[in-house]
Amino acid sequence: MLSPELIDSLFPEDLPGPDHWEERYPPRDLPAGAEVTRFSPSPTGYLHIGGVYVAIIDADLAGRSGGRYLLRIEDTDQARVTEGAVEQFADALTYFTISPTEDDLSGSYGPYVQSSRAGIYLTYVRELLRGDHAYLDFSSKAELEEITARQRAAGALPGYYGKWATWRDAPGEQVEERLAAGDPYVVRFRSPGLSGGRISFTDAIRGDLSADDNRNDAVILKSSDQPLRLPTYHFAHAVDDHLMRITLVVRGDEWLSSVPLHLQLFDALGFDPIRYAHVAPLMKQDGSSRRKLSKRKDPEASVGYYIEQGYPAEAVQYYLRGLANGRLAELPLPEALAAPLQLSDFNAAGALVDLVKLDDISADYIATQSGAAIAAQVSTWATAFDPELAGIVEAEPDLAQRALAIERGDVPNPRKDLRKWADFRPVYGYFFPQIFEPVADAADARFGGLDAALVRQVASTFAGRYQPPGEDLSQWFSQIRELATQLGFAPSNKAYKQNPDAYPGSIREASQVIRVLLTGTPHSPDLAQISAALGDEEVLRRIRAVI
RNA sequence: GGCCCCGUCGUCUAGUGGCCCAGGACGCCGCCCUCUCAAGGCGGUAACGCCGGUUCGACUCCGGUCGGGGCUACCA
Repeated sequence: MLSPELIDSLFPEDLPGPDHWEERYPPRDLPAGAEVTRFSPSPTGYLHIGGVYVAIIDADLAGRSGGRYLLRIEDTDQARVTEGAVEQFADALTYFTISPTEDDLSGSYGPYVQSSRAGIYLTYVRELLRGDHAYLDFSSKAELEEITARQRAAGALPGYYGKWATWRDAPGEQVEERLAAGDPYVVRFRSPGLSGGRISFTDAIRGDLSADDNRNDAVILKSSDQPLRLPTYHFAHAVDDHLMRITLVVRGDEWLSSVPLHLQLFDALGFDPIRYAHVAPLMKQDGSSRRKLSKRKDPEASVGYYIEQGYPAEAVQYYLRGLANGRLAELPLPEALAAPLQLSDFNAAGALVDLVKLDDISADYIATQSGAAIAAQVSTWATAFDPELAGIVEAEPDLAQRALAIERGDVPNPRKDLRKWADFRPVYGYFFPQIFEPVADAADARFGGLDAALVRQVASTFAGRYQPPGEDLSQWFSQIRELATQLGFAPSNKAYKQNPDAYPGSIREASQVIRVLLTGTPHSPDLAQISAALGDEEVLRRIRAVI
């Protein structure tokens, strides 16, 4: 064991003791049953959608119990920190309305960024050293690799433990010698779990679990050759979650196997253990197997994808909450968003994210909104992600409103043609002459293989005696019906089906020609309403393009 | 290799010994509605990983096995 003087010489002289921090961060004064949760992402890039998933859970559990939900940035791996990541986190959390209820500005348990808490960790590292719960390790990377190789050769389990842990019981003189030489070192936890026993603990989602006790002497403080002396995740977790007075740690189940280590750490530090809820990660189908959604391979793994595509936050929230608690997926959206998440209702298995399902949910949700509300949201979205469209819509706000008002609002079956704001351009863009590209080729595939000469004939006949939409829009369509009959189309779909060889198509095909000419797409709302919105001049310009 | 977690239709799931030859939702397929696109309505497709055991009876309990995932980093 190292002398107290030597241990103290390793730390700043004015480093406070644990009592100082205990007083600085007192137990919280909250009602009984209030949960204090934290969302703690690493700023290594765009936020993962799984992060939003966990944050939703954190926010819900804390909010409903009258507790606090805080955001803690885990940047102990300085090499991987990405510029601007923290700002993106904030934007993403704002978008999904899960901003923390406690942060550097509003909370008194900060700082909430780990790299700013270096001194706090040092206090507890020194404390562990003083109690002989930790020791200095001067092993080089090569030496570590060599140990692993020898373990493999001997058929021993890998790790830094027991007799393999070279520095665990190294004599004090040896340590002093290396220190004097200025050699870099890490601080390792002296694991008490060498006896090879089992350990039991309870997880709020999975119930009672057991595992082999930890016996690895995990690194708790990274190398002294780093400019900023920071702890590893394990140690920071114990210190921060204790000092921030967290009551429930919600995290991915990849941490499950670290629980024995964490429990030892809490014990050695003299902290009361904290409850855990390990949630299954969001998965992705990959060939015949499934794997965790990967930020590198899967665009939909990043929250940026949902924001750039313009999925309404409510739809994503609803989808994610349904994944967390299956019964919420059966509820209508407003009820589901208002219902509490229940830890006991979580499924222990990892769910596959299903973008098709999200699309369906989102389309349903958007369909409940008025044209004006949609226009406003499209506008906001476009300002950020499609500036050209934003400019066009801004120049003609009435047109956008009129386009989105068709078959929406107070109708029994509102249109469901928008799944996300990015759909506006392909689905409604044709309303704007700046975006619309007239269809000039009569043989265009969009006409469904109809004879080119016939396409031109439909167009010229229609243009030749065009009747503008009047008071009664339902009258407008009769000109297509007449034209269709005159040009030999079947009067109804039924008649066409009964005798397909007798006609070039039914009235349906005839209207499709007009539709494609008017909109450039095979799917659109009622043609009479579109014509009314477009104006006669524009209608005729588009029809004549193909003649 | 060792340890841990998980396993019902393609997907999300309901199901805690008889209500289940397994229910719902999304998808897919078909039909209907319709003067045109969507939408909508109706119907269909499709699963308890496998093998044993316990029991009058197992999706439900037990054991094994297979499969998937995770950890085994000075990454989180």
